[in-house]
Amino acid sequence: MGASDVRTPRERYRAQVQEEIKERAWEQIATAGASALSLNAIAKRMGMSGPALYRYFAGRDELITELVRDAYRSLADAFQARAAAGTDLDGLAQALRRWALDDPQRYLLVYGTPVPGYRAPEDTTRISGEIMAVLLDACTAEQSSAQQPRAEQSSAPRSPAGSPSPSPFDAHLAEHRAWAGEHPAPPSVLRLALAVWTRLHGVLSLELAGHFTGMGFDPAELYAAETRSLTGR
Amino acid sequence: MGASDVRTPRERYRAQVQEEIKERAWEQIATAGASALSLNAIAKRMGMSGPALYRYFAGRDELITELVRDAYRSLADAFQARAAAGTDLDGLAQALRRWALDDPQRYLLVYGTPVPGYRAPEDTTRISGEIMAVLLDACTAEQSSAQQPRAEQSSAPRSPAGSPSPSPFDAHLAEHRAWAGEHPAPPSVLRLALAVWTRLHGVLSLELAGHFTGMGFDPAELYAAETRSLTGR
DNA sequence: TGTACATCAGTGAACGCGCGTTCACTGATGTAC
DNA sequence: TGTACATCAGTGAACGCGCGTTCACTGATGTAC
Repeated sequence: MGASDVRTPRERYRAQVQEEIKERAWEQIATAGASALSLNAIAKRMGMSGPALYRYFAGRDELITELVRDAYRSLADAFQARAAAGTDLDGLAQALRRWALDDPQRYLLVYGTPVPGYRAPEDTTRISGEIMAVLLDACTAEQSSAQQPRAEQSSAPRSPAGSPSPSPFDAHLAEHRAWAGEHPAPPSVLRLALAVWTRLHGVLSLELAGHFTGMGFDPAELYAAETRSLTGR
Repeated sequence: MGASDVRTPRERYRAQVQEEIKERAWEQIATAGASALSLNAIAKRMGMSGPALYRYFAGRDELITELVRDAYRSLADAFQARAAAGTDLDGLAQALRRWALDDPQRYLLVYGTPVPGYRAPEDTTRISGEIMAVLLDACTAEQSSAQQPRAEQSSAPRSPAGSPSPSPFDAHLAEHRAWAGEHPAPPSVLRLALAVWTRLHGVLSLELAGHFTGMGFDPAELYAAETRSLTGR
């Protein structure tokens, strides 16, 4: 409520239609991929004529931009919600996987092969900064907890998580940490965050692209194993 | 030579044109992505009329199929060539990265977001089996060498490479190893191979998709760091 | 070596399709007096 | 409460475009006698 109470019926209707356009757009992306997104096809599915959509979006590119923005926002929200319930890396990894499987094309629109002629809007970098901040928090917590006695329980090696054994890459990151923004994480945490990102994406993207189908093993188990390689638990 | 000497001039010409069509197709994929591949556009660039291409390919789908097949074949060749010069995992990782950067769209056509309506031909599974076999060989060699004294030199932890410390995932792989074919690799090696594949792909695909641009660090350093996490060196 | 025939690469016209986008318009919904 | 006007969602026709694909045809190249 609040601001939405002030909206006139017309404004509410407008927002509603705009939302339905996006929903149909996602449906279409889910079946034919992002590059096949067509305003006319969306309009037809809504029982409207093509030009009607121009009341809501300046054109195809603006619609895609909006979808990309929403996708980023959605992931940032999911991350922040999970972080509020505890900043453990394991929980975050599970939240990511759930978010990805919940709508594979949404994940691929953000992290998959880029749409040919399309350029991401600027403010997505701000949102992806939020996502990175949550990840860095979790990595910081993970690393400090990994130095506690509990970590000695198993012979399982714990890197790049665990104790910050200095790596050659750390020196590089110490001098190229602009992407971490104001976050005070040390290089070993930055390194862990990048490993989390790339390893989980590696499993997820291959799974979503169908590269594991027919191989027999359970992708969820592989994902769990890779998560373990990061948390050392 | 050999078989090519028997070819009539017409056959040689035919093969030559067919090759040029593919080259133009790759050029087009490189600029606009695989889903924008157009027979007419290729023909125009070759100074031919559209229908002429139907003398060489039954249609758009067959052309894409051929490109996918060639891409797989090319990677398998690169892997086998590298393996012939030594089966070290590190060299294989470098070969993969070189192959990917050499033509990003070729990598993405194989391992990126799948082309919407397209289904890969059957024989690609055979070729990807060859690729996996080379990887499994390298992982086998890596793991046995990691058990040698040399591995003790540094405090760097070596998992999932290094000594086959049994993981929960190993039990799963022991029962789902059909994808490894006849290869006699133990579960710990299978696990290492999957980690190699997914970790390197994680870095490469995000790099090729441009997700590291503007972050400041050097993707090659990250790639090297992830390779180290696998070889434990 | 020369002629008759077969092969086959490539053309141009045509089909039907869907696309993004513009434009002038109708008609319903809201607002001001 | 009723009338005059402004706002704005949606339509239908139209523009130009490129796509994949088919078809009947031309003309050059190769083959058989």
